[in-house]
Amino acid sequence: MTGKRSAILEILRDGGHLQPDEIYRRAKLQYPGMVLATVYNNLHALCEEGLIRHIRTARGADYYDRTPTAHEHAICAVCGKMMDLDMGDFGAYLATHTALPMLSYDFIMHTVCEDCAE
Amino acid sequence: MTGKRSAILEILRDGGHLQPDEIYRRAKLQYPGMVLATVYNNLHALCEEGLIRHIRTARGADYYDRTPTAHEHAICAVCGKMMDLDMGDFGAYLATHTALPMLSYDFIMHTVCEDCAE
DNA sequence: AATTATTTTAGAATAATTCTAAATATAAAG
DNA sequence: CTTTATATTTAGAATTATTCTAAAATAATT
Repeated sequence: MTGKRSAILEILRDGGHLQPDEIYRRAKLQYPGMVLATVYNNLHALCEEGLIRHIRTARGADYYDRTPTAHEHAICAVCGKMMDLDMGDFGAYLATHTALPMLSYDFIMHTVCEDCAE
Repeated sequence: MTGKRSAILEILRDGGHLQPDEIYRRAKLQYPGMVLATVYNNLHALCEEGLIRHIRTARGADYYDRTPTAHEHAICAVCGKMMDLDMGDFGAYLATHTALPMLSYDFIMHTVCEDCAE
């Protein structure tokens, strides 16, 4: 865990759900020599260590999530902000409704966030 | 609805869940002059008309789905094949577990398909 | 301190998709 | 039918997001 890697992890823990370019922008404030490839390298490494999670959505760049355990997401169709959802015991519901083995799942609800709802 | 557009629609109806390059490959058998941009143009047009649906997954190129109405998907982590899932009254479950307005949702379960399970 | 392994950098490369402008085809109006 | 307007198709360049490569820098180990 190098200084840059933990800085990237901290940025994500602070931001919740961020895209690589935003993480890069923030990381450069601390490390002006930071490069986008380093952000990607470390996001990959952190995913492999199970500390963060990688999410692809219906549009634009990927998101990274500070919370690696299974949960659901909502994304604002207006501003692109991603939020966590708590959908109860979703895993249990799923288990009773599928026959195929479930390795993992991605659930993303498209919504309009409170800020954009005005 | 031009000849090329309906050919692309037919290819997708035949294939179920296909990626643009595979649609392109099949379309060229009928229309040797077919070009990838035309495939994309028509997939976009067909989406706007509500005849098909666009799905992005955790890896690789996008999929297009012959069925535009809300339903769930499974994708094989080995071969990439996409399948429809019937998860019961999923919409009703969702409605009781979220507060934010639901415009639409994407549910993709990662699995190993029967062919790859051996 | 020397060796080994890992990380970082710069920049090129890749993959998927979109854009642009000209050419073509289709549909609508006279 | 012919002209005019509209939409589609093409070829290729451009864009976006991401990954790869090889060298340089940094960190860890002996």
